[in-house]
Amino acid sequence: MPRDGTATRQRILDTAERLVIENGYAATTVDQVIAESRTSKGSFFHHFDSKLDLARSLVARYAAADIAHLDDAVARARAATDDPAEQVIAFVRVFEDDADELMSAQSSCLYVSILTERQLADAGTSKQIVEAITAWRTTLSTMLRAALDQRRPGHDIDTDALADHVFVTFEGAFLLCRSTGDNGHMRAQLTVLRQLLESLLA
Amino acid sequence: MPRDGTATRQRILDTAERLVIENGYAATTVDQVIAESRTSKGSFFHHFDSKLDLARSLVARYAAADIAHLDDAVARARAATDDPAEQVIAFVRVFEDDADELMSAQSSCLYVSILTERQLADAGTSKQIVEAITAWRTTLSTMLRAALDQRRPGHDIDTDALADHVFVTFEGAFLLCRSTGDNGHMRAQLTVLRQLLESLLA
DNA sequence: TCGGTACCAGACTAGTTGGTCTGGTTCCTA
DNA sequence: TAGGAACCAGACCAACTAGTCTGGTACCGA
Repeated sequence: MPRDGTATRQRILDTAERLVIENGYAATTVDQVIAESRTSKGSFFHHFDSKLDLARSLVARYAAADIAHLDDAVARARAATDDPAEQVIAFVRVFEDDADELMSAQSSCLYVSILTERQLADAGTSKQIVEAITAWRTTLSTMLRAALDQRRPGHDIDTDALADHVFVTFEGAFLLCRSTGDNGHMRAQLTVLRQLLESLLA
Repeated sequence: MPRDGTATRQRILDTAERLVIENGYAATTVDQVIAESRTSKGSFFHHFDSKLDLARSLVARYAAADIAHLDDAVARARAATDDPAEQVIAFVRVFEDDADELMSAQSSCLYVSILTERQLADAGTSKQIVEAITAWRTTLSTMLRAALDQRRPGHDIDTDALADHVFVTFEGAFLLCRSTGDNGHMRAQLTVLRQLLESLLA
């Protein structure tokens, strides 16, 4: 029997993330996480002080991956073209192309589950979510401002809000997929978002 | 002591709706609903067979109000102008103008809470949510098709997906408001949505 | 006036939940 | 090779949860 603490911890986090996204945080029991990650109560509470501590670790890991995903997409968009407006479109295309495999990997976003349970939002977990949202806003707002200044000088658009709209589209699309179980909505929504941005930056 | 069953039932529903939107379904206990609606266990289980039955009643009422809200906005948009494209913009403006009071009445959407808890989504509650989403899609898709055929003949836009994008913007904006507690995001997102549609239907 | 029905109150219960505790195993270091 | 630290197993517990049951009150038709 090997003793590898970090492996067990990761297994717990993976299982918990899946269950929380699937059923929500309150509906996910510690016993369930233990059973499905093939470990024990002693092990669980060795790695996490409480269920709330698990939630915080979960969000921290998820938000870090989310920001990494963002940075990667921005890098790819910048590598594709030097034109600011085309970079914006390329950015959306990165996610549009990956939409199907994204949805097969996770049927929804952890943020949704965490934010709907106020007990968590008040308990320090929301801070990291806000940081991730801010990262998206800051990065995209800059890109959008450059693109709009070039294509639509003198526009009256709030680039922060437009940047948020990308994030909003993701979260809303996750919900839409969830309602019918049809994951195809994610790609369709990203396509629509791109077409809207194309008409704005034409 | 007056005996008015329907009044008590409504009070329970009002309280439960507030609590579920605020804390989520699983995190909302029957005892809590009873306490805050100033009634008793006997009364609660007289009006509702189970907690799940409450959830179903809650969604039914909410979805009906949602569709009524939609129909009202469409009627107002049609009264404002005969031009299809201008109707679309007027429709969004109805919600844009009412955004602040909408957010003060409810800090989030019941759909989000219900959809994140899979136990409910599988238990017949999602059917009514899907019906409401379909109503939005059908109504708006028709409006959008007329507008696009006029302003952008030969376009390649999926009007169903574009119609869904309006719904998606609402749900995503609710989430965004929730993350920071800043309800101003709702109006900002609706403004951005309108500006994007204006550029598309210019 | 009487009996049935809708409505309501609150004690009670069986099952579940997060969390604790004791004991044991592996590994690292001195 | 001894002993401490990290890791893990699972019995156990106190608190809580949805739902039941018994008893009682207002109303309505006969």
